[in-house]
Amino acid sequence: MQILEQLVQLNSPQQQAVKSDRQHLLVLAGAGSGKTRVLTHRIAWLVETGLASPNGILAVTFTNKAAREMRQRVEELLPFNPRGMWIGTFHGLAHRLLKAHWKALKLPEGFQVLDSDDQLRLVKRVMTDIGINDETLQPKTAQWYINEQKDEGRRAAHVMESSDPFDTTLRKIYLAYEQACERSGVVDFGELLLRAHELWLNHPPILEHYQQRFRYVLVDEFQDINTIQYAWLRVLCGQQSHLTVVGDDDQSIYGWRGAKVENIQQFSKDYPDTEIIRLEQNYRSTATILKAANAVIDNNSGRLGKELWTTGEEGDPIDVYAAFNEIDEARYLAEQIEQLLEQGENALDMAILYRSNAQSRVLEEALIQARIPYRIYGGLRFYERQEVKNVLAYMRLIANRFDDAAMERIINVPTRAIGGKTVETLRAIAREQGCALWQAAGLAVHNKLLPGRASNAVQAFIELIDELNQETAEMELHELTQHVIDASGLKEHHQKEKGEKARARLENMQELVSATRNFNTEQEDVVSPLDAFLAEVSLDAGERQADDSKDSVSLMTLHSAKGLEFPYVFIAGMEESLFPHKMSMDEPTGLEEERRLCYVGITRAMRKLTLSYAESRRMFGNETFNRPSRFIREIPAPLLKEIRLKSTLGSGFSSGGSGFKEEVASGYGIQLGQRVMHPFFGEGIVLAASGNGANASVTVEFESEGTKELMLQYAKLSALES
DNA sequence: CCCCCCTCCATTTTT
DNA sequence: TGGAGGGGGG
Repeated sequence: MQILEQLVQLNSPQQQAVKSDRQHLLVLAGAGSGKTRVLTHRIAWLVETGLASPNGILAVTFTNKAAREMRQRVEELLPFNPRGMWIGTFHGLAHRLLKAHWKALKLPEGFQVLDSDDQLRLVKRVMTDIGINDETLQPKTAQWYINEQKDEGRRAAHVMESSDPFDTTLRKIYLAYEQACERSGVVDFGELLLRAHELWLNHPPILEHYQQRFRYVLVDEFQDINTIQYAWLRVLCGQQSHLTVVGDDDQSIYGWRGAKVENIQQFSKDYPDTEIIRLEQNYRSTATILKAANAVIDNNSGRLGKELWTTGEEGDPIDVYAAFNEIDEARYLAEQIEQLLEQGENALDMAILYRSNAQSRVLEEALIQARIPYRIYGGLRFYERQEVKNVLAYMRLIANRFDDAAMERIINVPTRAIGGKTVETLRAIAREQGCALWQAAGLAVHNKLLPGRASNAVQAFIELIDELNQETAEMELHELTQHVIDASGLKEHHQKEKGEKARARLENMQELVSATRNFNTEQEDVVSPLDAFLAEVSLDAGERQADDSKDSVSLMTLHSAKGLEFPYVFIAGMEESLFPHKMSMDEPTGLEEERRLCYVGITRAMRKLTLSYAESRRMFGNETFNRPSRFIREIPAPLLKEIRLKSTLGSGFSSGGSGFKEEVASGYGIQLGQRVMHPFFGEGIVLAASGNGANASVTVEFESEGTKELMLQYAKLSALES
């Protein structure tokens, strides 16, 4: 068997995991320990030994990219092309289920998926509809709340009544939003999961069918799974199925968006027969880098426990550069990269990682100046671009006339004299009648509820969409797309604009046509290619990276670096308040997640890791002085090599504190970095200053009270000897 | 209806 | 500091 030859290349715990016949298997896979390898080999093993038919396998991942990779690698391992395996994301699989069982779920057959941008628009609209225009409650907050509830498996009706007026309002919005989605026949991301779960709970025969079918269920990145996803898995697997989960509690960095690391611990409680296998041998990094990673993560509590090791070499020490400010930091990194390039290294092997996107600007400037090609991960994705979304909105409206989000988006794009006033009238009608905007528009025209000009414009819009629908009925998907672009006026609209941006917009619309041309409509269970394409687009917004194909250095946040590896990794901005970020460092759970993020960052490096921090950094226009990140201090000193320019003042991270000697505001006797005493808050250290004269204020980090901003004029601060 | 100016705000991101 | 969104003016 082909798979047996492959298995020889795996180490012993990896083989054990691949071949385990225990019903419940938990693989704790450290960074770079061959996690995906184990998962794909296990699937191939199950299929080739006949333990499972491809039909009986369901594998779940978190991202589309991971799903594609998994499928491809499994196919490469097998001597034949397996058919019938379900490999996909939670949302993708849920969508597939809803498509198959729309009737049982009382969904319209051609229901559409709402992405977060559309969702926010709908939330905004719902809020105006039910008359909530409280400035203290932003639509974003309401959207966050709705998603949080759905992630926890709660519908509006299930949310507990609360005496808190804020909660009551949010609940009201959630309820109205649910109704709006229902009217429009749209489903958001959380709804996909919620409905898929309800499908199991409310339709035992359907559940039984899938339970019979999927005897082997495998889950990747288990530490990122949220409540509803775990619940869905548990019901599906019931008493009979084999469930393999692979994850790393130390790499859980998405707690803030609902992921529950606790599920890893919960798993072996829920299934007491669970076999736990640890993958600790690392094939990626030098021993030095692994020691640093182990030392940092060791500061977290409640870990399941793992220690990475390697048979490889010690490698270079970790460089720590103490920059004077963020510009100096960027300059140094560019210089180091330049040197590596001169030594013949490839730019593709290098990455600069940072905590927040705002840091990228200074880095970019330095790279441009040094003429180093780079690419930034994290911009807009293809299907998120305005011009592309506009075309898609026309297509969505053709597919489903009740899609309010789509209609709102394009009713006046390009401008056709349907202004805010008119749209508001249509909304009011829709609200009164409890119908979709489309029907409201029809009513308004028919019953002459609008002023003449507006009425004509609305009627023209209705006719436009109906015409587009008729004209494209027999067309191939890509012809339809092209026709929509030409006939909707979008093409003309963007042609009239001038500048580089407008040209890019036109190109992107053409790119969309190419995408539809290449779209595979030959898949199983495709009823309408248009519906299928729209669903695919909502569920996978495309690559995040810039299209530049030259060899270039990668710039990205630590979060986006998860799952990647580079021989040379630079982590910039290793400062308290930035990393760990000040928004997360007060709570132990927040701080521990930051630490895991640091662990993720360190373990991206294969050959050489460089950390840098700036003693002074301009943030939001203010000069701030942060101490070097505690994470640097958590790395054993012998692993580090401190680099510091002769001209730089200060005593370095090892002894804490730096030599700031700038008078903040004359007359107060307060300097940056100075220890001060406050009558209520006690002792603290001055971190930043802003304003002058009567407006002068300082940011002080107190030992017990955290960080506070104080007006010098009022705060009774006294300077202490340091 | 569009454009400009002012104000406000400021992790991390997938589906 | 800079980007986004809202409001007001042309």
